[in-house]
Amino acid sequence: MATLVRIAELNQWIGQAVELRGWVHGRRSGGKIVFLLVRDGSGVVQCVVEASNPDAFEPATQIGHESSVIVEGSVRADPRAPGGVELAVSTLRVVQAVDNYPIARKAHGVDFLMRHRHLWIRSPRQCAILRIRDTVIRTIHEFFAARGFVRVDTPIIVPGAAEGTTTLFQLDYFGEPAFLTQTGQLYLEAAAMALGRVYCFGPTFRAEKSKTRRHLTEFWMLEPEIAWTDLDGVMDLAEALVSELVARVLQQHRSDLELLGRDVAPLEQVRPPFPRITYSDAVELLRSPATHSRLREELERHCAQLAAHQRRLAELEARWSATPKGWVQDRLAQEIQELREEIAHLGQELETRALHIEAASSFEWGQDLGGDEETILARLFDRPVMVTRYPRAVKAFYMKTDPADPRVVLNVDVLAPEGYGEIIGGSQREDDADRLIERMREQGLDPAVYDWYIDLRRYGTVPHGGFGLGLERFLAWVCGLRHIREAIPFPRLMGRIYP
RNA sequence: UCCGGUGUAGCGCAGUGGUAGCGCAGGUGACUGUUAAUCACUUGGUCGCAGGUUCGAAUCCUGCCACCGGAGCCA
Repeated sequence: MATLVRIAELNQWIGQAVELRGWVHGRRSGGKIVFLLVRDGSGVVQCVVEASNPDAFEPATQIGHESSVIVEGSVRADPRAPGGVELAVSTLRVVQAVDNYPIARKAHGVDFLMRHRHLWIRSPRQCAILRIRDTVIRTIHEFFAARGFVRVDTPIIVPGAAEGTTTLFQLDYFGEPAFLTQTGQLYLEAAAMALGRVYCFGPTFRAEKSKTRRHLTEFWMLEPEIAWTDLDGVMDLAEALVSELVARVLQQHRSDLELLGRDVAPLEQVRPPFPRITYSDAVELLRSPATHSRLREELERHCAQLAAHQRRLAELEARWSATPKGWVQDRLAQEIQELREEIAHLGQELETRALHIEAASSFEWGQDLGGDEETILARLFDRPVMVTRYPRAVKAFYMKTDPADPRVVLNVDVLAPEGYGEIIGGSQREDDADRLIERMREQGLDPAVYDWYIDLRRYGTVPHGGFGLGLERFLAWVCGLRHIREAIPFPRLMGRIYP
């Protein structure tokens, strides 16, 4: 009786008989020999079935992708096998033979893949992302446990909004209006006054009608909240967390990152200290001639890149005409199309880039930083940049006004490099009841609704603060994903709730 | 909500007014070391839907629907 082994551990079993349970990921045949690629969730291995073993050979020539199988055989090292190890099959038991598995190892469109997300997650790339996601989540819990934080689960059904109700999903709660939470923060502040250092980590919901590569309607957010701290304390924590998460992914997922095609060089730069600038610094940067010459240099680099793309396009088109029909030519056609899109995109960007430089130079203090401004700022640094002290008017009511400059609040946004945008938003909280109420009125909110929250400032108020980290945005950055939808097993997007 | 794009076989695409095509997948056969194997043969279509223009529409026009990307908003 062979031992049941997972494929990831197969190289420890060379020369021995083992049993694998998994799914057929690919099949190639050559007359009197069949190569089955079998995956079991831990890895993929080539299983060799020879015609001299007809009981195994007959079914092996028939079964399709994703058939479930139990194989026994002996493990051997072979340089011809992908991964260097293969299984010489002695018995093959087909648990279910599959015909016409919808997802092949080839190009598919976004819509098709999203409608088959329940099957798409079996693909190597999706598995790699989900493994990294698991490591990030696990590391988050370890990070906070090691620092004496208590995990507190905040409610998902809430009576009102933290920042206005327009972007919330509404429910009928026994005849009363209720909403799906968009943040656990207010409840977390209550918990911080009980336990000192707390965090929550769960799904949050936004009904924003955003159809972009950065938005989900349901996403997971990590929110720590600390009593007896100030803005610097919040920033130190955010910096330590991001650095540790990136380091852990680099340490444990080299092969996954490689599979994803992620350039790890920018990630290796992610070590403390992160640059810390104020919003006013950021405005100066946006307006400064030095930044503009940098942006113009970048513009020239983009022009050069565009020219290079066009040369490559010509070369690909020439190769396409010279290639016989078949999947190789098909793949070329696909590359050509992607390149054309890239060229169109670059061309469009070049047109608007000059405008952006103009817009940046005329950026007025008091405006909120938009996506373009954030991208420009993030490009000026080689690691995440922390931008603090935004104008009070563009930020939430619970953020503490800076005693040194009442025009601004003690907040921080952490911008990821490489154009991935804001991954963390946090602040020191307003800890004075009267000023909090004043801020609510300023923003047209009814203090009576938040009476319990104001209580926290009436009974032993202390300086405190915290932040929120969007898990999927963080993963999109670390994994180098084009779209956030790949960072969560079953994405919820505007107009998409199946499967 | 606004702007732009796409909709042709199960999947990826070509087809700009005159007989509906290619590749992959599926099926049949050949091949004892394949790496998305290869080769031969082969099944498969209400050209998103509804109107209109025309002798004739996948192709032109109008409306609608679906999806994608971006803006606003945000993590």
